[in-house]
Amino acid sequence: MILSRTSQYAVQALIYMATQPADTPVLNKDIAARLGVPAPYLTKILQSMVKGNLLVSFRGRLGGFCLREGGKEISLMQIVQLTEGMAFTESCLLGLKKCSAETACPLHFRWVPVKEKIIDLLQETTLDKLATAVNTGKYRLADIPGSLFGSLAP
Amino acid sequence: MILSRTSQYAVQALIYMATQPADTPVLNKDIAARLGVPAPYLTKILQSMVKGNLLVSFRGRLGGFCLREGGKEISLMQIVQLTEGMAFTESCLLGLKKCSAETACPLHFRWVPVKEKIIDLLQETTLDKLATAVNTGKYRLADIPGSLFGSLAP
DNA sequence: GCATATGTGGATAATGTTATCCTATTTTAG
DNA sequence: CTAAAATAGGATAACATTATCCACATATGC
Repeated sequence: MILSRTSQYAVQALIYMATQPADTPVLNKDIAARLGVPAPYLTKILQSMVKGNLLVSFRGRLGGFCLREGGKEISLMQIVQLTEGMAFTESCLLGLKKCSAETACPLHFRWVPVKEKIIDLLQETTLDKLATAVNTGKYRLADIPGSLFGSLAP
Repeated sequence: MILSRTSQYAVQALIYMATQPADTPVLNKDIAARLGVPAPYLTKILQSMVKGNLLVSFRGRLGGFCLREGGKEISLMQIVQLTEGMAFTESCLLGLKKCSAETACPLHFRWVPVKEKIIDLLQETTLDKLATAVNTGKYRLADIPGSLFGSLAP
């Protein structure tokens, strides 16, 4: 599994938020319902996104979560770094703590270029691009049918 | 984390075995010591490799584990399939159960070519190639110093 | 045969991830 | 001012992965 469940939920949630009007806060429970994700757990994840400055939150009635200013330019890498830490970009396939060009595991030089591809993907893919894709109605964010967005516009 | 700890141990162990003489069984405890891996846990992993026909085992004194006939041609993919199941090759970055060209997540068409690279790497990398690399002494299989092999030849 | 060294298999413990719950605190509507 | 609706934060539970332990079967060397 490339991304932990936590990371998957985080990415799904932020893509969903990017498909919504930017000025009105989105509710945790609405996101959870749309994605079919446990709401209390999602709460924790969104809170960590607030701490990581990817989201802003508003309490009380009419509260909720919004992408931070310019949040559509957030890359998947920024999200994953909050949920998985630095571990991701510097990880060794075999799990060695020290694995670099000098002290390399036997897979190192085969793995590095592939890892680069993954990193490139995460860095160049922004919420903006993904939200646009979702808004075409051709893609779905969750396994539940309700998460196909094309048919939800009034 | 791409591979689970179980998978990492399995791959490390089989690479180590491929660096050893093929005719004499290798001991679980020796592998564990060389790799700095918990021996009782490694036992379970090696047993699953036997069930998956990648290894053969011998009980009693002078017992141990050997690569199966022609085992040097085992690919990393074969190992990982035993430890992680089919999940690996058909996984969606966002964790959707259904994610194919027809019902795709918004990352699907960006992710597929990258996933291909990973799969290619795992399929074309054999124990043979890795053992040869390790035997040059330039690579290490574990974080402990003793796992650098170049200096161990008599 | 006996002692020793090994893998086998089942049960159990420790740890980390995922999920839930409960009590604040904040904000708005009326 | 009060009730309702939302996030915040801490404690706890459920689950999966990782790790350990023990009784057993098997093979070797003496």
